[in-house]
Amino acid sequence: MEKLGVVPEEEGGCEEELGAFRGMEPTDADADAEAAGGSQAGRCEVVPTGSTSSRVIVHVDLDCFYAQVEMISHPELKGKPLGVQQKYFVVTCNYEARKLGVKKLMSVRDAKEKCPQLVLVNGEDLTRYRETSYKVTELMEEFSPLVERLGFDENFVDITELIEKRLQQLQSEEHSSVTVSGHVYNDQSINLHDISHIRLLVGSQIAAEIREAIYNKLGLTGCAGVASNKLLAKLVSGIFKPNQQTVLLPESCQDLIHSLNHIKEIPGIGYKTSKRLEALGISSVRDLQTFSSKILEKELGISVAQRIQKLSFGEDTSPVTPSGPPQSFSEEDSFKKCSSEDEAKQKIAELLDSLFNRVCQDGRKPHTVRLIIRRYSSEKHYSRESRQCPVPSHVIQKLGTTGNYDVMTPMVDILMKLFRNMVNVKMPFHLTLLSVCFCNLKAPNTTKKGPIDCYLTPSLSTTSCSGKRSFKMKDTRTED
DNA sequence: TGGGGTTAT
DNA sequence: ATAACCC
Repeated sequence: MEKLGVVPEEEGGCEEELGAFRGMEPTDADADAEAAGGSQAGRCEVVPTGSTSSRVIVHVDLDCFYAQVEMISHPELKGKPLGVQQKYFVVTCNYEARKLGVKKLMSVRDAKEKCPQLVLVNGEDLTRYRETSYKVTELMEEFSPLVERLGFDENFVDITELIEKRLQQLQSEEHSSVTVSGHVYNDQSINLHDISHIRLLVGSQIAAEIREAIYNKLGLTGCAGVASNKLLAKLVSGIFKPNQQTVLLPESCQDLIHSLNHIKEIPGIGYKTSKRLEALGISSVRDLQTFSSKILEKELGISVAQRIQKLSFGEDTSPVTPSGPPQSFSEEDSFKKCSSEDEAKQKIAELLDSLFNRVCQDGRKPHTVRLIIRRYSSEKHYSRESRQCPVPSHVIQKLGTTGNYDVMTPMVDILMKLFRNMVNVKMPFHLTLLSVCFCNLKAPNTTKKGPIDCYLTPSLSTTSCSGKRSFKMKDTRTED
């Protein structure tokens, strides 16, 4: 039945369908499914591919990523305790430093106190981290196009189809010779007669191949977790920590989720939600599992309530959504104090300059620009304000064609208007952060005009900027 | 806490 | 435009 791709009504075959249409090649299973259900009678739906509703997901988490990138750039630092500094904080550090008591996001003061020999490098410019990060994602995309980024150092990949292909090459007697790569969570014993175990073991081998490729081609080490959904893959990847991998077999799922000491450790339950849950007397995973669904829905809204309660059981039907090229580019700078318009203008110009270079290399054109500020406030945790507006079309067209010089002034002017819209410059102010974001990115030269368009735009594209443009451009025109 | 990102409302 | 989430 699984091979036929017939989905019973009970479990969500829905997002399997999404995954199937997300651009995979047809397989033999598709042909079988069509043959079996082609005339589509009855209440069963025929799914084109990925027929079993059980997926295999790998989560890859690079070890102290920024520190690794720095050690590759500066090999003389290898073996020394190394921290990466942004402003007054050590945002990450290598394992040498961790052994000596340095923790992530520790203040430089505390870190130096704990570990006077600590070497610090400045990591405020993310360029090399970002570039390396995308190389990792692109490498993983060679295994399957279904790769989703999470920050700069984590990726999910759905390898369900790859596993099906490999299993089809094996005779069923050969299943008993499949072995695991890396650790098995809980040291659970493997049942070679259980097809779900076999699939996860093949998944562990693919995870090892992915980690090997990342190491051989980029020199980076990391952890991997293999499981039946993103939540579990992510949780299990952290079990054995530097440079190791772990597979979760279904029988140990509840052990894994109950190994968490607090609901805040469930990815998807953040600071705010955990505080609200705590106010309801919910602090452990089991508290959340057994709490009244109705009350939870009334408290948090049906969407959040249902999602996080499923998470508490280790259930996560969210698909691995291919990230593709970024949706936005931003640059920010934080500081103790900015209290004059000229000071702000200067900082905004610096942020813009970096952004122009990035946007230019990408090749797409931002149609929206946003200015974000953070005001000084003694206690009032986190609050940013923003204003956005369209990028004028004459600026869009100049972007990436020459140096940034003639786009700089008009963009600074626009951003200063946004600035004055948020900040009353006739009154004293105190800002601690400025950020500029380009978003609403579109493929270039897609206006809604017809063939006449090329006469209207003197597209003198003697680009001084050679980006890679490896993503696919939108095929035809879109509205503005 | 830094310098980024995403999606939902 | 903001709020929540992720790293």
